[in-house]
Amino acid sequence: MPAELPQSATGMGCTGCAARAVGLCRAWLSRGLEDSVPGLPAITQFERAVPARRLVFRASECRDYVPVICAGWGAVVAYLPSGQRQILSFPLPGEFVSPSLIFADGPARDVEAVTPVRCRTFDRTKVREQMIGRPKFLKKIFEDCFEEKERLAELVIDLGRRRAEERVARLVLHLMQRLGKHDMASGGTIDFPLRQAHIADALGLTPVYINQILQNFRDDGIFEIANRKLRVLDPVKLHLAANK
Amino acid sequence: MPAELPQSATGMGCTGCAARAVGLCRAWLSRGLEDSVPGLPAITQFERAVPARRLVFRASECRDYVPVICAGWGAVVAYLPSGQRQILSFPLPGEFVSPSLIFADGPARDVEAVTPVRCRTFDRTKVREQMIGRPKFLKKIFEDCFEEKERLAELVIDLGRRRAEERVARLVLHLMQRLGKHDMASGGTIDFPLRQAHIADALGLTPVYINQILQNFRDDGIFEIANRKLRVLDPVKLHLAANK
DNA sequence: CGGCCCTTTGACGGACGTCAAATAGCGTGG
DNA sequence: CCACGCTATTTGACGTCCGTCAAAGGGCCG
Repeated sequence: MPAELPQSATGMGCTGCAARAVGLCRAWLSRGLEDSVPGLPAITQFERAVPARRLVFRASECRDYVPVICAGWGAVVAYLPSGQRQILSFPLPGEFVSPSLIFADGPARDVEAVTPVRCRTFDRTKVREQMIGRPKFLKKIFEDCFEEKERLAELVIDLGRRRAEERVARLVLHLMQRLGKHDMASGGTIDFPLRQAHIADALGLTPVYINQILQNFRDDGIFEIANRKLRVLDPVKLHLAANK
Repeated sequence: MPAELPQSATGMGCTGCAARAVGLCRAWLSRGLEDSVPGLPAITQFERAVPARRLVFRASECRDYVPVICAGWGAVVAYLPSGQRQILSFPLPGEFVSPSLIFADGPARDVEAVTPVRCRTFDRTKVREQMIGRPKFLKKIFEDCFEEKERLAELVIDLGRRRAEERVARLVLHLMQRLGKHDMASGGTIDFPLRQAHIADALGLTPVYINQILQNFRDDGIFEIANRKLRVLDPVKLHLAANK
């Protein structure tokens, strides 16, 4: 059977969606916002299901809509004419693919499915309207935009000035931290659906070299990846390897 | 004599500042905004002059203030424990160092002076207040925030997936385009105060290698740098080298 | 004239890429 | 249930882009 998708919403609303418990959807719908409305935000499309390795959103589609990942992992990608791929970020369940798209009219980017993905698009104008009366949600959005930019800056520093092993260690820590925020990390083990090629394309390296690095990390008792799970064996050593 | 600073404002206001003609300051003060106010925005500090190679803003200083470059070139930098430097962007005259700092309470970054720099800080709260009644200026700010993020994304792609020569060519084109917007590019020649070490640290390379690349470009009749000026010899070849 | 950056040059080294082929998983179909 | 195809992982030999090290000029300013 194909890799399972988390329980899908049955209607066209978000009722029953697992992503309500995490990320921005949680902030939107419930998290301690005395100014939150009980109803659902304006939804413009049915939820879509996309199998792994396929395109979730096309850059040109996002002119008037704000894309959201409801379940599964995505990858924001850029392709060069040569066919090379650079991954810019991994949107996780409950997250806007790119929070700045709420404000921007600029060009967006393609998004691919790492795992099977359920996704939605919201009407940008309506999202903006909904923000107006809800300062705390607006603040959360701003924070997320800033975080998106900061993550890119960190990635620039990684690609510009850090060795391959350090980059890998930092990516792992970054993902664990984000999954932790989303209540998706338990103990030292996380779901880790990324292929070695994803890691390579996110870090400006090649799959072959990533493979060697992952083996080094396993041999050194730092972490290991098996069966789409990542298990941290020695958190201290991992932080050391990441210079963090 | 030291490299000259453009005409400085004499009082504590922006009256007479050359940067009024360019960039965000222009948008703020005059550019076709029927909702612009004739007065000056709220200024919290006298203009400061900083000699080349010194720190213009410290990351920790920017908690409540929004830094602006009035004259000269800056460099937003990050240092690793090893002492390695990565340059994230080059703020130009009339630009906010980082437009997103208007909204963000997050951590900022150090800014160094590439040339001698005149700079100012604005009170963040007052800048926000001023935006409220001026939708066009607000829109411009959002656009700049988006552009800031997009430039970082482009840099990630450069550092991750492009060869050194391509990176250099793209940096040159990027700077020419931005200087053009600011009316600071005339013909195929621009002021180019960057040292080879700046280019290296912006592109994740080393000064020695940058030196070799610049010579290749000169020998190939693409562009040349001399006396802090960059002269494009063959725009077509330059675009070709940049894959743009 | 002296000091400080910056640029330039050359020899050498290493991190990471490329190529190729074997192996392992995993889902599909007979 | 095995066969098949596809994709992902693994391994080894080899190559190259770019870094490191070191030293010798330049330009600018005091």
